[in-house]
Amino acid sequence: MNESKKPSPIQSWVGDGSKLSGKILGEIITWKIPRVAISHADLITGLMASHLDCDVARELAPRNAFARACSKLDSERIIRKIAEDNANISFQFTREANEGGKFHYYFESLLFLDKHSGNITSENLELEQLAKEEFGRCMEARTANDVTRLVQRLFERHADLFSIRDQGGVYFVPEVHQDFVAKVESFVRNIGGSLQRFSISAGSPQGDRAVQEAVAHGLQGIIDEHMEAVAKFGEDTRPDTLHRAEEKIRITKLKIEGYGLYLDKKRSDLEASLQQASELLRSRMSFLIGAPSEEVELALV
DNA sequence: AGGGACCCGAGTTGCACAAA
DNA sequence: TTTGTGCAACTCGGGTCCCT
Repeated sequence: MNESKKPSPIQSWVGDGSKLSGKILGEIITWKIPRVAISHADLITGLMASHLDCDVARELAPRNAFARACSKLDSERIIRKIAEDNANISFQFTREANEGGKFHYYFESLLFLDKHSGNITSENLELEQLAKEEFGRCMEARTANDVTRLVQRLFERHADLFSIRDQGGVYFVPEVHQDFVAKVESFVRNIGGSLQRFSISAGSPQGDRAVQEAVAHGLQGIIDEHMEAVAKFGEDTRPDTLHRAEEKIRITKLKIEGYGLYLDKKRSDLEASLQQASELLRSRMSFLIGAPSEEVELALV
């Protein structure tokens, strides 16, 4: 547990808050993912070519790929899970037919999925073959939905996205992440999509205010999440969870410092709010550990 | 032809649930 | 507990149909 001695990677994400290079505050970005399904292999290739973290594109678990396959197979039939253990899941396929204005249902077959290998078996060989083909396609294909989440995960792990629109889809990215945005742009273009970048210069009252509000709103959201999570801690909360909460508050503090120039007067509000979150965590830890609050060490705020 | 209403599909998000 | 995924809901844009 000597992590605290290591320099935190977050420092390099957010800078030291003392200056912005040039007069660029950051960029507004928005992306569009191609409609056609992209193979998992192509995603990995694209991530590697853009020097991005390949861990964000994991393989689908067989059960999830099978669920996707079922959605392709369920026209004219109903598919229901009937049993599950550690190794297998069994499904019943029931054919639905509209006969004379009424729906009739006919048992088709049982189908068994091995949760680890993805092997599919059924007494109905035709159905088994159909399910295997669709399952194989779903194991490999990634939808636009998958890729959007992947891009968001990349930013979550390596930079920051501040939503500037309640419905999402358009984000402000601080200037310090320009190089990372360029990598993501290269990745999105490699897989056939597009990523638009609009630089925001410092100095215009509207631009400065919009950036300040976006960053402050995003950071306040993170603090609110901390508060909500800490409030739920109970006697069954494990020590490592408490330490993770500590770490999250520390990272948020660094972000507030690092993005200080964007925040201006809102910085003190955020610091006060984070202080509250920190005190709440301290009191919860004190209660759960059974030690006086002042003895609960928090190198936070 | 132009405009409005409606429908449909794609993209995104929040929530719930299962696996690790 | 955290992380990843599916589902449902929502928004938006494009297409179609109907009315003026």
